[in-house]
Amino acid sequence: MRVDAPARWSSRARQLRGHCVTEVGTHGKHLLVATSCDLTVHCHAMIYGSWQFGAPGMTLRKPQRQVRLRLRTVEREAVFFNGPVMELLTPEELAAHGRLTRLGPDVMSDTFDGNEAWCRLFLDAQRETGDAVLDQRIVAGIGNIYKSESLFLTGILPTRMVSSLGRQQVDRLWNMARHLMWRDARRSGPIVTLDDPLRRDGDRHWVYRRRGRPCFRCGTRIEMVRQGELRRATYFCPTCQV
DNA sequence: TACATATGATCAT
DNA sequence: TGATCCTATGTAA
Repeated sequence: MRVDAPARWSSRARQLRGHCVTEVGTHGKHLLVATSCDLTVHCHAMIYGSWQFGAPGMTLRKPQRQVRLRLRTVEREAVFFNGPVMELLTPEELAAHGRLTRLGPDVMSDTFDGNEAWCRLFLDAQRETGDAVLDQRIVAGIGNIYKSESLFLTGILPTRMVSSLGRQQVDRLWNMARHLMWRDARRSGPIVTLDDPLRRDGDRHWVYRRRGRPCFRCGTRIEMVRQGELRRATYFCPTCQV
């Protein structure tokens, strides 16, 4: 494996040279690439980061100065652009990592633990559901788009208190998020949550960023509310969601 | 051309 | 609560 990385953290990056990727895994929005030299590459794309995959030496779709990491083998190349989190961790650092260790169960994992998610959710039941769904310490992986879309498709009003939810309802919510995310993971490009966007005049979402426009199911105008400390926008249909 | 907003999260105040 | 990281996109002017 060949590694190209900025000179400012070349000390550890140099250790990777000539080693192999042994395992690639994710936990929520975090990507972890384990290598044969015991250093693990940890990436988080936040809003700006993106990946490009292809043959070695492929034409990059962004300027060289935006490259954060470049992993290359004889057959394939993976390039990470602009992600603000890009670090090389020792096993000790990985085990004690502040963000990673606090994450809830990964909603996309085959071994997703609904019991643990339920317990974490009800640690603070006096909280709006839309806010809680985005908390990565409860369940890891759900972002702002999937939050609004999953709540709409399960008919849950985002302003409802967590305490008013039942176990089956919560399980349906996680399952819906998982379904949307896995379906979308098989395609490239922007996030799409509508079944057939071509039939909706190019719309990609049921409610996300559709404030003031008619609900596809009942025609009621979509509304928006800001939730949580970060005032993140949640979109919903006041008729279809109760 | 300028501006607002954003698939996220941390840090300073 | 707001600034910040930083780029892309959509809309207004």
